[in-house]
Amino acid sequence: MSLRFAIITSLLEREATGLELTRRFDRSFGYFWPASHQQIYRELRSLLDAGLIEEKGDPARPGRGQPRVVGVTEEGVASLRRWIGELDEPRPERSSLAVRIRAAAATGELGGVEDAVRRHLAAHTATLETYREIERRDFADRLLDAEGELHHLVLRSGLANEQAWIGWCEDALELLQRLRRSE
Amino acid sequence: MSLRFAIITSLLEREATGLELTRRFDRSFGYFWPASHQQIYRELRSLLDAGLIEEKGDPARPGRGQPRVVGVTEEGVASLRRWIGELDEPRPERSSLAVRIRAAAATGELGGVEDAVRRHLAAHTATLETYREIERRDFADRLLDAEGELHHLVLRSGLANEQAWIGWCEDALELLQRLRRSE
DNA sequence: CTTGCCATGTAACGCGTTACATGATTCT
DNA sequence: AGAATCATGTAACGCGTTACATGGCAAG
Repeated sequence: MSLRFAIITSLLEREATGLELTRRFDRSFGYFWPASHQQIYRELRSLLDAGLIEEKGDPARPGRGQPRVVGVTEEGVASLRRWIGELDEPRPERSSLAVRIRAAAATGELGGVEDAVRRHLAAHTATLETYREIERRDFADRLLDAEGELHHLVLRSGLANEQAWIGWCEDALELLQRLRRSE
Repeated sequence: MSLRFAIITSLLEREATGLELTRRFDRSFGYFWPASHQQIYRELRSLLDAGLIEEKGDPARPGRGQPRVVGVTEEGVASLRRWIGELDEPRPERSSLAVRIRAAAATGELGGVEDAVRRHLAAHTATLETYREIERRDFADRLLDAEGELHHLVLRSGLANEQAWIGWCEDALELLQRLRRSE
């Protein structure tokens, strides 16, 4: 359900075409809920059918290849407000690295895993740097309004997560190297 | 793909029936790659068809309701060894709490979010406690072999993750309360 | 006029989730 | 005999991913 409401929220911040939305889900919004253009168009269709969003601008621009701007309806805003307070459980964690490490432990095939860990470490390091740049640019110690504070809070979630992964990857590399040397 | 190899790994550690596997994916193995019995039976069928696992024990026990023990074939072990060294990217993070907070920021509807954060905080706290118990029980400072060290490493991944979430949830609650009071 | 980009879509598949179905065995 | 538990499955749906299709428009 979250994609649905992520799209409504993004459209509430500013109405957009499918492609503009796709770009938002490739950067800012995508940092905590990524989505491809295929997912977005599929969901826009469903949101239109449900009457939670509507087409804005010239309706005499039908068909393929033409940009279609959509915005949130009153009912869309109402459904978003209702959803905000709903309770759910954290999504279960899944780590392919952890599976690889258990597999390596079971087979004794330790060699290949190090590269996999290094790849993840590099990816997390790059993401962390991206987040830090955003923090410097948008949240560097000046006074923020409530909305700014909340956006900063969301960014800090990403920062904390990447830092945790980086720390663990370094830990993992250290152990793997130690085990490799003492074979 | 990871579920496939998680199952092979688990069966390599010890052969099992579908239900026994299901229980493993509800505890130990499930802490880093959860799976339901429906997923497991579906995947077992596919692994049997691919010849990566095979039925052990009395083959004159067909049909429904009867336990069927399976084990890994040589080809299964070979495919696992191949997979271990493959490179992939970290799975993209998705946080429904982050979506809710952005939605709250966009609508001004701050009230409901606090409960959602508290629920996640409680869940992460409970999971962390589970992991700590396992650490005390299985990894309390005695000498471990390579396999034990690797299992401990995987557990520490879960520990780090839960701790990161807990820290962020507390941070979030503090901010939400501050914003609520200064309205 | 063709190449490239903007823009909107379709189709098929993989994997996770929810709900339900079927049969064997054991306990009361 | 009925209930509980062990055990194996089916069916349908939701959402993410991959691959491909269609069309408009601008630059060279």
